[in-house]
Amino acid sequence: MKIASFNINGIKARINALPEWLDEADADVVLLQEIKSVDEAFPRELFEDRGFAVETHGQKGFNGVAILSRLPLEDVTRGLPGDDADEQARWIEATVMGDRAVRVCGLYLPNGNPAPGPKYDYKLAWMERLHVRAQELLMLEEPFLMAGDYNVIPQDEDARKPEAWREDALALPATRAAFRRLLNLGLTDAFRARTQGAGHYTFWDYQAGAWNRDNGIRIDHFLLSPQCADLLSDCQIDKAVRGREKPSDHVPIWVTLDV
DNA sequence: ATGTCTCAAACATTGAGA
Repeated sequence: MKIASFNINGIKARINALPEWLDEADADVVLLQEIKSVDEAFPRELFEDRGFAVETHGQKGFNGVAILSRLPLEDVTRGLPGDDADEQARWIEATVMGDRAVRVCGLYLPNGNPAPGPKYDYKLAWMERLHVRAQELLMLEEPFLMAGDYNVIPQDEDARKPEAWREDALALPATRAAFRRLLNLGLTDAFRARTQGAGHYTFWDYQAGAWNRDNGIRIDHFLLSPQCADLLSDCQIDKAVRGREKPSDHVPIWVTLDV
């Protein structure tokens, strides 16, 4: 089973680039972030025509997540539990019914800049809610994964220029500590389970020639439960997608599971 | 400090968010 995650930075702007990647990626499940669309405006036929079930959790203008799946989906839920007043569309869950059921969570974690400030407070509170949700799912002792745009640079080796991110919400010590707390629950960073060392990124800013200078950061992650990590076969970043026509500022990352 | 892109407002340009 191949499961991919892709922050597309607007479904309307990626109406050509997304299907082009989708047709060659041959993924069974795709988690999308920043669809920047309400549910009614999402071009679901584009994906249904390719054999995908489509589940969206959108909002007007910003954020928004979705799941595309060639396998049946069950028990779809929208919104990260823990704050009924939170109206931002950043979380969607579903169970993928393959030979073995896998719970998949698609997430778009808050950016948090400028830090300090209310946006950073919201980010840290959201990460605390994520921790609680991970604990709940771990108690089931079944395969699950949480994947998407974490807006977290876990370590200095995950940035081309770590010094430039020292004061940024994506790399502040409290951000990294909150991410480590998730790992310390027993979750596996799928990319780091397969590949070590510097120079592996999933995001390059549109500004200042970041792509041409390979000035990137690794902020899109797959975290796997122990039962899911047992099934991990591969994890790769589709870096070349960033160099194409009208790209997103993120590229897809994917795992294959032996199931 | 910022050379870009996307979206919504309202129909050109600006502000917000990233």
